[in-house]
Amino acid sequence: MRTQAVEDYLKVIYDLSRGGGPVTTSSIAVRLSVAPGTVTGMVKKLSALKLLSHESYRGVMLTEAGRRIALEVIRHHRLVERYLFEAMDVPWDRVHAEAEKWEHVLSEELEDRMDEILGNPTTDPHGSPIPTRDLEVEESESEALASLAAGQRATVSEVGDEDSAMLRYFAELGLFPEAGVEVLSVAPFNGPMTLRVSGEECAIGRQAAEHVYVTDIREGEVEDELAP
Amino acid sequence: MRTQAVEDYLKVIYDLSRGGGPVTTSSIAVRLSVAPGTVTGMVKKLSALKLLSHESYRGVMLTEAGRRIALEVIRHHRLVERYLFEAMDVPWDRVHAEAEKWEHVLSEELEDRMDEILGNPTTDPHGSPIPTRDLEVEESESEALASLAAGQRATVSEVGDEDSAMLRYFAELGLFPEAGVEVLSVAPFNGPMTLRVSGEECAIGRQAAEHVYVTDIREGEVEDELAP
DNA sequence: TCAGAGTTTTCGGCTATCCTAAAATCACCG
DNA sequence: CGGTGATTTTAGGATAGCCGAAAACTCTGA
Repeated sequence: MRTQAVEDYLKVIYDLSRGGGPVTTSSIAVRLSVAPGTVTGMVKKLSALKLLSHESYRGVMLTEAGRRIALEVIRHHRLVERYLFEAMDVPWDRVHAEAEKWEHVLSEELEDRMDEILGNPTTDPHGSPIPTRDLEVEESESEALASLAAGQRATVSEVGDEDSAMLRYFAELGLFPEAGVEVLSVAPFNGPMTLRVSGEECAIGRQAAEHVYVTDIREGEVEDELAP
Repeated sequence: MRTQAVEDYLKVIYDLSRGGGPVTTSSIAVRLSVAPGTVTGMVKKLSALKLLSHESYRGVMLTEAGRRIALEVIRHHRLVERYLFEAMDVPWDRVHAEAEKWEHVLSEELEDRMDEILGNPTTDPHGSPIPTRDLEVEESESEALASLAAGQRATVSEVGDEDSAMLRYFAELGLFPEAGVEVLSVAPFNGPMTLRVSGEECAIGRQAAEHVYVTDIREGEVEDELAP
């Protein structure tokens, strides 16, 4: 009763519900690359297993039991990512895809072993927090980079890890966790932003900027510089 | 068309056919803990895929294509075993079970990475040879320990890794690859053998001794010692 | 308020893998 | 040669996931 499919569904539902509010079946379908009807079927099953509650035509919400399983899987995933990156030197943009497969076969014992070898890390290579053994996570108070205004500075806390091409792009720009960014300008009509990242100037589209999260936002001195 | 089940079937068929001659469906069924009829069905499928040939009521034999897949899976399995044992300190008797799950999710890229980290090992922790990247293996010229006679000495080359309780037993006796053994006596009617392993004397049943393979068999001096 | 448009569910069907039980075949022995 | 026990295959059915298309529902805008 805890197949790979079940784990995958719970994981993406957890992820999608981080935005708050119920999760639609279509959003799940998109994330899992599955037909909408398939999701309805699986949701019924998970509901029967009391892993989530489902209001027809409304959406879905994890129960505590479902949340626990989701967090277990996420812990596996992020620990494996960290392990691959740190202990095996797998490139930043590939660890996600590998971890996606490993997360389902990792025994608790080996999980502990990895945790120990890595010295109980708290984040994965993309900056996402690794749930503790007793499944506590503190979701960070981060904003999307896309939501910053010109003149603001911040620190990258996390980057979305689903798209490896995008990750390569972020790496090229120097946008990884801990990096400082300064927003130099923001074009209107959802246009590109220009940034200063570790000395270098660069431009980034709004869509990509949605997948970079920042904390520690503060006003810069750019406005003063621009004043005559 | 290359599901985990397919890989598992090919792997055990390869393993069973090492003894020479065709492989019966029932032996496959036993190894995979599956009903006999299930095996017939899968065998038909693999036969259609030209991964093996099947003569009804006679048995099954891998084709070259089937053998290649089997060897890929076995390479994965044994490399993972070595990695778990050496790089992650997983106990000897547990690596098999973990590897059994990992072998199906290991990418070629990560396989290479492990191979490199380990320095291109040639055997797994139980002494079985790891096929090379281009899938060459030299099956060793080993005999079962059970087939030795009193007075013979030999070197352990390999131990069967399926049963972890048996592996713990072997470890206790000191029977692991490279160890020297001397057969002190062999009881008749398939009775126990007494051995000297690294100085210590011990007894072992014939059934267990079937799962220990030895090479470099030579006559000892025990007979002289026994003479008046 | 009610007609699309868009979303969600239902329905029939497909594949992969497994099972049990009955039928077919084989192998051996008197 | 034929019967009997063991092995193997066939047959009918189950479950888990998936799909496409039709039906049901919701939401929004005039």
